[in-house]
Amino acid sequence: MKITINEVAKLAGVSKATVSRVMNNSKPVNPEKYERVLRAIEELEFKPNPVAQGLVHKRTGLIGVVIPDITNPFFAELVKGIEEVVREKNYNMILCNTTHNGNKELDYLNMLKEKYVDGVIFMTAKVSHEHKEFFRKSKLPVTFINRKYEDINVASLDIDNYQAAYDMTTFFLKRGHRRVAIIRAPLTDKTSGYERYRGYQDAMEFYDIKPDDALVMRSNFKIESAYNAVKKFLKEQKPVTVIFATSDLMAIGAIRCLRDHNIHVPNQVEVAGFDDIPMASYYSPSITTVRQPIFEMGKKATRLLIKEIKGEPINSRNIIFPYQIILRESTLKTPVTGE
Amino acid sequence: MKITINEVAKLAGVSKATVSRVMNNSKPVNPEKYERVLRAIEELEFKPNPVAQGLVHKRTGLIGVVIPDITNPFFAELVKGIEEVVREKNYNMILCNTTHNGNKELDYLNMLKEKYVDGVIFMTAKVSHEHKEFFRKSKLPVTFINRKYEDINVASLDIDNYQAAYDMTTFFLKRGHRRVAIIRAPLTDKTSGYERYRGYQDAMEFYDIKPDDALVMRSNFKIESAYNAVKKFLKEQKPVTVIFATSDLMAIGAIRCLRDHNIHVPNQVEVAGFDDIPMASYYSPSITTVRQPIFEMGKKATRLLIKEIKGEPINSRNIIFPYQIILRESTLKTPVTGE
DNA sequence: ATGAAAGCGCTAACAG
DNA sequence: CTGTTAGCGCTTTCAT
Repeated sequence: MKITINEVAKLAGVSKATVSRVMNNSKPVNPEKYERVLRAIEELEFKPNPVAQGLVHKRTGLIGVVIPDITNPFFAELVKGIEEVVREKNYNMILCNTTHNGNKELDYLNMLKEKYVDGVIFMTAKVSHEHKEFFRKSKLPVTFINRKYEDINVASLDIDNYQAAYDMTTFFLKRGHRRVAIIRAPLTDKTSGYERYRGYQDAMEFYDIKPDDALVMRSNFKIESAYNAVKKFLKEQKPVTVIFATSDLMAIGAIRCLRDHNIHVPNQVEVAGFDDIPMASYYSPSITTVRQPIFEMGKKATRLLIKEIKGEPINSRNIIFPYQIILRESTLKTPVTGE
Repeated sequence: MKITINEVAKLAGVSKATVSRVMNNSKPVNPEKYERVLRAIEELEFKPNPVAQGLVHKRTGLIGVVIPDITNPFFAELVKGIEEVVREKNYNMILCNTTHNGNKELDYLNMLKEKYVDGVIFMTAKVSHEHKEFFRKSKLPVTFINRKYEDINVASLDIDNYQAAYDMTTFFLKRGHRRVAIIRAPLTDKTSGYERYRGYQDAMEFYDIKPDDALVMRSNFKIESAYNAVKKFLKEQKPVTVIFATSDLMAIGAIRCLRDHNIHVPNQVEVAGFDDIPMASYYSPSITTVRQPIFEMGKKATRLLIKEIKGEPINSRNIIFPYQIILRESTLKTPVTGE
């Protein structure tokens, strides 16, 4: 049978209230009894039942983490960061994998609320009306990663996706490229989809290149999907000299496809990615990309959330992290001659 | 304020015991009252507090998942499989990332027990004495993945690592290779380390190749570590014609290193991996490997564990899954001429 | 069939 | 300082 506070109280010859006081240091206790209780706890190897504590305190020590796809290295890295802080702060993480499915997200959100988790870290592509309703209604502390979310008062962290994509595109244009194609994610994804695409567009426009829908490939962050997009592109469109994939996984799909068509990267087509997942530097060729401080973002998000949970003051609710362009083998460094 | 069973009882004009009976269908209830209760529940949007239920039932609906490294695609895939079943069976998963650290594993195990999780899925490299003690003492249902564990009565699932490595090695020897190097994981890892290594050794021996420690590189599953091992190898040892990396991540590190030394894969050195993570088919060159049904193993492990938790009968506690050798670009298909 | 009451293990308010 | 008591929200005897 499980040891409870009653056994401890009996052995120490005190009331269970006193045991509780000793455990939590909540009220002063006679030093001698204090000692006795401590010894009893040790002898019985007593551990308080967190479920009972939770029932009293209305806290579970659980944090829900909702992500689209744990097999995507970007999210895995994020989760690793989250886990580190969660553990350090004596919480536990409930992992929810939504496979990019909006309904599953809502199911999970509701379930987490019913489970009385103390807070949620939420990553999604589309923030639907239902999502907003949920967050408006529920008092659950929430932190968004990879999403600005101004209309509701939740914490969020991200990088400046627009500017990063603008810079990456400019890197190519400055060196003389003109036919720069992009593989973009769905525009319903406000940041990784829409913002990055807008950055690309504006950079092109700055170089007086008229928008050309033929240069735009659509994908959904997955390798296969990017692979197929490029395959279709090569069949139907005129050649380009650059493919800017707006995630590293998509860049891998693109490079792999180009290679299968005997197109050399970077000599014939340069490719860039986005995120800087670990594989970006080990892929062959290694991939030029926009580095996000993924691990740090996971840690920071968790710290923010826990502050929120504890009702501690928060100086800044919406954090923009720095990014950095990392040049690797999938692009050249020298100017190219015009077409 | 939160709606409780009391509010429902009041609104329906019955006792809370009756409400409980309706919710759980635990005892017959007068149809008319039954209806009233149902309506009250709906109207108030009442959800029973799982913490209170847990306190009574001594169950939390939580399953602990302990893994070495979530950023390793192998484990990510496994977790994805686990998550799917966990969700389907109305449990939740607490994810514990141990970063291959034995102490962290034990900390987590103890913590999970104290948190009253209903069961644990456990993946580790070394099963230490302390681990065994823990499982012997605690009555916690546990399932091991990637580990046979005969001395204690826990469920486990794995593939035949020995035979798979034997077959992979033989694939090279049969085609005339003789200088076949291996990158192995620590031998303290009984299955992915020791067993695979033993399979390699025995295959070599079958072809009358005397054991040569110079052909053995040591690594720890990480890309970087394999990269460095190969780098050192190339500097110090005589050339080989095959490198058999006992995980895909290590194969990637190896290929990348060979490429950095201008050694062509597979023409100059053939490389094989192990696991068949998704990246194995998209890497460039794509990687010949041993496929494990990772996703299925995650699902099966979870089903097994939940049966164990519920005390349902289990026909087979130790499951061996089939593996399959997948030939890709990192190896050739034709015989090679002897050295 | 159903309400009252006890209790899961713990904490906190209340007397002393 | 400390023991007694009253819950936290739910389930489950136990009478009726």
